[in-house]
Amino acid sequence: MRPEDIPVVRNLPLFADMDDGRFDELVEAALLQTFPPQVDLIREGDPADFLYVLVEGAVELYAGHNGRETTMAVIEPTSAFILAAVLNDAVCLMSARTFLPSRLMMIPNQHIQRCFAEDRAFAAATAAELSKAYRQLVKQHKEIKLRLAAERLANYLLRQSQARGDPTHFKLPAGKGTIAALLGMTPENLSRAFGALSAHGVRVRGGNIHIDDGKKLADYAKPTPLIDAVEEVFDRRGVKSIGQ
Amino acid sequence: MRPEDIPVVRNLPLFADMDDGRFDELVEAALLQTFPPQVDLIREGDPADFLYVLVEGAVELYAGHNGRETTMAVIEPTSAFILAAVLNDAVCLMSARTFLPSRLMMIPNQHIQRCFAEDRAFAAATAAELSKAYRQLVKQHKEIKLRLAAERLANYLLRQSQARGDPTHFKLPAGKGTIAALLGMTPENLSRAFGALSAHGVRVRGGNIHIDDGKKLADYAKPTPLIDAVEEVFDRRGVKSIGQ
DNA sequence: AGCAGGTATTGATTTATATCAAATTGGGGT
DNA sequence: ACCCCAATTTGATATAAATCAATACCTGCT
Repeated sequence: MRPEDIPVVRNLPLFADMDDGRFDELVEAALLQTFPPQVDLIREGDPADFLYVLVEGAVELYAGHNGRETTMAVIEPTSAFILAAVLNDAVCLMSARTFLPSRLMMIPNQHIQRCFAEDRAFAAATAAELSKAYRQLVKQHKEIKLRLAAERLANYLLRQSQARGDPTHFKLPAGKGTIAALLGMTPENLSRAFGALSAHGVRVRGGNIHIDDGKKLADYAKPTPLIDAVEEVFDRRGVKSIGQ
Repeated sequence: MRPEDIPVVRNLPLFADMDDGRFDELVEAALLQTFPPQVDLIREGDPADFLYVLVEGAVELYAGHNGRETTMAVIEPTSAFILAAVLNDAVCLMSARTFLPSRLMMIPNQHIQRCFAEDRAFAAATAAELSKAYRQLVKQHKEIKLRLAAERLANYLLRQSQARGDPTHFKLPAGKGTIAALLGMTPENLSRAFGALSAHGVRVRGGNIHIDDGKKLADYAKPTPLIDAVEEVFDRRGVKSIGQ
């Protein structure tokens, strides 16, 4: 439990506009815990007892059914997850596990619900967060229905190269098995997709990706903001801020 | 423009808790329009100028990219759509077209945003609506990643047979081409999937579906609430209400 | 009732992706 | 630096789904 984590959480769009007093109550009630990699935090089907805020590390959201399993999202700091389930007082639709050593703030269900009911600013921020998440998911859904596996990979690489600093070189945020599942394919198919992209200037060494020529890759990938743009959090009080 | 439509909209969870005065303002500012089938209401990429409320008829949400096109949702009365885009003051991620003669209430962007900013109850209802939509989409996304085409169809039929009155017989809410796109397959593949399901007691004549034995079909479909349950709207003031 | 045009089905084929089975690689721990 | 284990790659094959092409079927219209 580190005091230096608190301001980071405080500055998340979700909490930024709350009363000081109320935020302190949340922190008071919250658990701040550290987990090793590969720990299951949530199992789909379980009630959403806490809102989770990932402060450090990395978490995978995944889901399974009838012998199959797939990755739904890779969460990186600092961001909250399973907000919708907590608000709905419903069962989680996704499981979550750490895949790096991770520090999380866990805020009990009832406290979030009370804040939502009593704090105007928090209710507004909640709607903003949910609409961001919704639009992000619309994009993911469009991508899987409208693009082939190799195209999904190509666009994923372009998005990563934007999101991380250097557009020519970056490291995959998770193992290739996880990336494959996130993009809706098998690890074998991901390998071959990487093979296909070498013709478009993508070089891979382990988890390190090098993109020779972003323009050439984009020629193949055909990115569009309607699928590939990062969602922004709206903020009634002024300028939009870039999301997570 | 029909006065008898107003109370129906008023009773939607999204508007039910608003001030009377404020709701009247919305109605005042709104357009109530009737459209023939196959009219494009929204084109993806355009700014979200209105919140749409479908009062009668049916609307298809769809998206296209790079020569391909797919159906994202089929909207039936009474429900609102593109709420997230309107709140975010963002571009629409999906197109919309009527596919039946339809009556819609169109509420200008700025009015929704002002209500959101000024009316606590509306902000709360908005968050509820968004979290419902989000969870619904999580389920759709899980379905397409975790189930084969014929399984998706089987479960879709089971869901429809629940949602409409009679569990043994109902009518498809849209043409088979649209259903196919909604379920992420081609019309040809849908035909064959129907063929495969005849072995599990599904009989098709045109748009009419007859299910001999729901249990037998479920045996094959393996439905799970974590994908197939209808999302409920939460309501801080008491019992949950069944969604659209 | 008959006709026309779009919609749906059926069949043949190709393409995309998954699966199965080795072989290879690479990274963490000692 | 070495070893071991797990992750990844590669190859061969099977399955799922899309595409192409032709036929059959509705449905709305006259």
